[in-house]
Amino acid sequence: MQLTMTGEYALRAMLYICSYPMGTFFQISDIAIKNDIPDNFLRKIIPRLCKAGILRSQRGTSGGVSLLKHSKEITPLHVIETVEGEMALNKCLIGSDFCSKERWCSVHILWCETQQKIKEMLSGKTFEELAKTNSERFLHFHSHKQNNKSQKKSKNNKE
Amino acid sequence: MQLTMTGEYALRAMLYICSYPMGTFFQISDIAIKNDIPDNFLRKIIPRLCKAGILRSQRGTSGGVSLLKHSKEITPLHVIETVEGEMALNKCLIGSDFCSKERWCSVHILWCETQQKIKEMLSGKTFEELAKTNSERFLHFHSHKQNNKSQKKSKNNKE
DNA sequence: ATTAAATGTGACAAAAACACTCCTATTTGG
DNA sequence: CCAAATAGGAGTGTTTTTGTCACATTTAAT
Repeated sequence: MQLTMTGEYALRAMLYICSYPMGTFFQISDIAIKNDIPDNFLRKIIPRLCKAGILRSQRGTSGGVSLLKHSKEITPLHVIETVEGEMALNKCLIGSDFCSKERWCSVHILWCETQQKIKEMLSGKTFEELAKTNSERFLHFHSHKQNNKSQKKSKNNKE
Repeated sequence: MQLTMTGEYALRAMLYICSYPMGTFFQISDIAIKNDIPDNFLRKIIPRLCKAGILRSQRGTSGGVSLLKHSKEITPLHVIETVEGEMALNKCLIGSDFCSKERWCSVHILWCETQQKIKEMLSGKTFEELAKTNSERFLHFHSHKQNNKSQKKSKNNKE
């Protein structure tokens, strides 16, 4: 009944990325270090976010990743389901043959309603809002890294 | 992000038990067969419900289990947390050192709110209601077994 | 062209969780 | 004492999780 580390890391990475201006490029190893994520593991997660159109990646020297979709259009649910697959509270909600028709029951209905509510809540805030709230509270926290980043931004911000 | 089979089986068993009058005794093997639960597995789950005061068990010949708490006082959340431990959507909600204070973040708050909502929903209906709804829809389903049960009930209903 | 620096990806592996099974108590009515 | 029921610890095979590693690919700069 828990998010896996894959989802957790994806959320951390997205919150980090979204706390900088759109267009800023990041190296995966930088994201990993700043957010306590195993570098090699993050390298398996980021490409999924790229394929989903959330991030864009650039290979080669001075490459990296940056936001493709605007943070106001990205929600936690979106990120979680991108990296972990569709969320399902109970196996019988996946649509398999786990639940026989005979056992379609009142508890099943409760699961459906609960799951629906969760999805609403996890898609009720955008990363723009989340990142804003976060940086308002901790604007001192990454402040010294902003300089590095703006320098890098000017180098890579070519489109 | 899913209920385990332990929780699923516990819910099935409770829904089954609560669809009969309070005081009715059931053998574990009977519950297992009627609800597609591996017998040996259910034997590891039932004792937890007994220790939590939800069920009562009777050893020895013509023993079994029956409701101890009234079904109107039992909720799905109660059953799930009894057999699976406290529900936590994210490791950082367990209270461990998973989440550093520095990373207390806006996503964390969203987790808290979502988890709270889930708990509200899963404790918003009692098994009395759930069993009633269920039997109204499928009162034909276990009807032929009611006879067996009432026979057994008269034998064991000694308190 | 070469090279260095970045991401992409498939294979592999250790560890943990899950979903049981098995065996041996222990209790209880007859 | 025996048969029938639950109690519970130990063990086991499978799957999932959480990575690691090696190698391939792409790209900018020299």
